Amino acid sequence: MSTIIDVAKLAGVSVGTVSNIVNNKGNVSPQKVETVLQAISELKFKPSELAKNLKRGKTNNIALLIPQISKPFYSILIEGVESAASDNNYDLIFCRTCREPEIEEKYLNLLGEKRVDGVILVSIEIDDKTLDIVKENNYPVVVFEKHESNRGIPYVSIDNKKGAVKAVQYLLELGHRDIAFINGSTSTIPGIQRLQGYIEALSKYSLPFNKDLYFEEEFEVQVGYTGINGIFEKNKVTAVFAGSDTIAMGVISGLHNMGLRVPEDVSVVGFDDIYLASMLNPPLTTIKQPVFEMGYKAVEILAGIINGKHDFKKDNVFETELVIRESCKALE
Amino acid sequence: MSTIIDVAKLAGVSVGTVSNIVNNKGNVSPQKVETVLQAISELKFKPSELAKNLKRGKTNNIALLIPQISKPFYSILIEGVESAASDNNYDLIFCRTCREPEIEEKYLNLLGEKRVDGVILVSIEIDDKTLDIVKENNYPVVVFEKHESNRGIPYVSIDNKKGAVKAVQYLLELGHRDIAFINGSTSTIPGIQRLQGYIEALSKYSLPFNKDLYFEEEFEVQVGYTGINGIFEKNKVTAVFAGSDTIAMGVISGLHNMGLRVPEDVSVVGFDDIYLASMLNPPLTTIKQPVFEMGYKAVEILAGIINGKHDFKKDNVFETELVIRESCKALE
DNA sequence: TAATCATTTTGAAAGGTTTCAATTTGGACG
DNA sequence: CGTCCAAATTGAAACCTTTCAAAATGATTA
Repeated sequence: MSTIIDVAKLAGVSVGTVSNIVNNKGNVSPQKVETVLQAISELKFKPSELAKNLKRGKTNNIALLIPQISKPFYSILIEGVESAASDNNYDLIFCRTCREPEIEEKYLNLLGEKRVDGVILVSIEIDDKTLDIVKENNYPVVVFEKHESNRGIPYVSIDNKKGAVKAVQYLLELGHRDIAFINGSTSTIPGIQRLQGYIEALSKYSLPFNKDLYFEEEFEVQVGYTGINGIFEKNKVTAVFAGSDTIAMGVISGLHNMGLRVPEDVSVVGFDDIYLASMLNPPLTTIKQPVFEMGYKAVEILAGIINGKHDFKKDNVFETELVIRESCKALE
Repeated sequence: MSTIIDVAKLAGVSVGTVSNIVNNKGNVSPQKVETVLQAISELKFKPSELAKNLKRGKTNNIALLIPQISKPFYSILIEGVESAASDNNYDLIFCRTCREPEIEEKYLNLLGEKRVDGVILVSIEIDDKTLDIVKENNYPVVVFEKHESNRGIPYVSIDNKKGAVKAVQYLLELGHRDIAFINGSTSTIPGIQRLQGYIEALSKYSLPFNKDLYFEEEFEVQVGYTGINGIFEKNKVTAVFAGSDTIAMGVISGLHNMGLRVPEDVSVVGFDDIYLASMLNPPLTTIKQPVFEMGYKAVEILAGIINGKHDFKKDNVFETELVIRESCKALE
């Protein structure tokens, strides 16, 4: 590999001049440009980003700390983040945190070690201590989800509670009263907030929260499947609100397995609007989160912070939307 | 930010000594270790990876060049790659190529600029010219899929043709003779090879290739949906082989829409065994690719190459497996 | 011709490590 | 007390850029 020094020697000029030419700094005579460009192509010179990075104190890398990769919800989020990173000339480093604070902390060190210029932290834990470290070091970080105490750190999120209200209210308006809720863990922000929304919507119709109709575990397909089985054993239910589309898939699968039809026998509403939702059988009615846009926005804010902007919004709450497809039916 | 020089000054020793201590190089007296460690924690010193990188000429980053992120198939592949990267102490840089050679080429430059130590290239084009650049520069790269000419570059893949034979043969053994095939594009390696497999399996039963029962476009849900509609308009079909599970989802959705039941009226086999396959309605019979393992293996090979190993296998072909679930039924 | 000024070019410092040959230290031994 | 040796420590070079004050160049003007 040839260096800028090799080029300078071959072209018979100083390193400074080569640098100026490579970076279009101007104040160089045309004939020098000529010879230098010649030398560059002859030696196949490519400036070492390593050296540049050290000089500038920047890498143009940002890191995405995310619990998982292969869930449909995260996949889209990743696409949004990737798009924005690419549009803003950043390379994206990928870190799977498995929802473990120690791993989050470890990867946050990428910032301390100057391997990345900023971090997008997707953290769904109710009160993630990792945020303390961010605050302490004043790291350039944008967080996904609104935490109990967000410590002044900018975040991107939806109003989960409001979204859940929309879903359940829709079922109520269709005449359903026996509405089960199969949720992800309430030790996560979406979990707890969606539960609050479920309860709030019921109470608007003067219905109590019936814990026999509620099941929570993780945002996984299997949870929908086992959850619905447990609830149907002992209860009469005409509709199910699933805490995520993934859970909804399990629910539908479980219902079919019990010989029940959706929506003829049971109505199902999901949450997220993953890209497969419209292709499910039946196409799933769900609450749409603008995940791609949220991921995109998060990076835009981060880029601003890195470049010393100070006028960015700290609270970035996106709107949800009820997408009506074919998995719900009015109760006669 | 404090540097190793600050630490050296505060501890009253030379930079070399601090470096030795930080990197556990030995030959240091215990009391120096003591004072230096003290100074390090006092100054909150963290070695700059930027400087290390420059010195070593390495970044400990590898790049994953991949057409898309949010498809279930790629998601799992990514998980495998991520796992192996993490296990081998590499950070993973993510590059979405959208299947465009120019973008692939652009990202390959990360290697020239020394931003990454190696590249995993997921390229499904039949003859990707990008491989020339890899060859020319002798870049450390591992490719996903076996290309027409792989130019001696190590790759990871399955035998797509053999997999397709397994799928179609299974349908034939169940008594089906009118088997449609809805495929991804034959300008891709999986597309062309799976078509070859379909034809080969049919010919084993002395059945001709009937182009009325064949439809190809992209590996997308919608393609399954529209493809199946087109074929059923004019033909009698008792079974469908889908070029991917994603296509299979569209097929099932389309069949349901026509009032046909799976598997009672039509049998469906997919390809890939994405993680949702078992939760579909009905659970999907499909050809399993060990994608996670393949991604993992690719990184292991790459790490070997980067570290100067020369005894790695260039051809890494993985076995496929027919996973029987509930989407197929014997023809009476 | 000499002085002035704008333009071009230079060369060295800085960025923060690691490495390694050379030097210092301190204990053991004669 | 002087030698010798292993162990500990040092300091400068190297990694490859960018930056910028200073120097060189060359054209213009008095």
